Amino acid sequence: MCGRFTLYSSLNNLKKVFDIDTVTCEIKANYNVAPGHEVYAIIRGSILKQNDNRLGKLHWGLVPSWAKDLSGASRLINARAETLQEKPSFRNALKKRRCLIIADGFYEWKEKQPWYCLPAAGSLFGFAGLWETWKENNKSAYHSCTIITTEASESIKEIHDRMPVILKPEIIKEWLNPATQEYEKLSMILKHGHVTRIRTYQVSKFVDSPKNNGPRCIKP
DNA sequence: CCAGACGTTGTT
DNA sequence: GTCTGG
DNA sequence: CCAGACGTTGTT
DNA sequence: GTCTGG
Repeated sequence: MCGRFTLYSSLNNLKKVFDIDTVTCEIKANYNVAPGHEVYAIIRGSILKQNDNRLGKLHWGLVPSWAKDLSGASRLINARAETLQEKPSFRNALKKRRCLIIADGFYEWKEKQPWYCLPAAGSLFGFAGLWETWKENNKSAYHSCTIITTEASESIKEIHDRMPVILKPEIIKEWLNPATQEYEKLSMILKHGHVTRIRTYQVSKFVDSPKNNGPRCIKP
């Protein structure tokens, strides 16, 4: 799965790697992004009907629009690629509210020991994600997201049996395009358009507590 | 008809 | 919101 | 994902 | 043990 990750690259680096037209927030380095935290994601064609790639903040842990309150806000942090279409919490978002969640790397735990997973070829990760807006009368909207997961590739199978869907750079445009709505096409992107080569190394249990942060989290 | 659910993951 | 179960 | 909490009652 | 919070 993907229950903790990092984002510490500068905005300039993000712009070099991804196609970003508009930036709506400041980027703050985080070596221990936990559920409930704010994450940075690229969205195209939201309710604002903008036609550019917009980088903004979303809360990690998807809250469906029909949720009664925010009490379950950190529960839906992952969504299985294999069953997205059947799930009431994800189905509509798959069709209309896809996003790309930016990360430098992510953590996986094997027998209570944390490992850090990062791109084998340098650069950054773009996770396939879904987002949603939840609103209570008269209050401001709560924007949230979930990270789509798939079967682990050879590179990390020994550590864990699930991993986030890391989109190949050349397929990101199609994933973010609001016009892409056929399930067959989306399914193909998730199944065949993701990166499988990951580099891993063991890190200390410092990262275990969501209160801890800083470069020490990713120290081998 | 209304009520109630709606999600993923890991664990010995 | 939308589907399933009673 | 891991850490941390885990409760009731009456009172102005 | 199990749920909530980060």
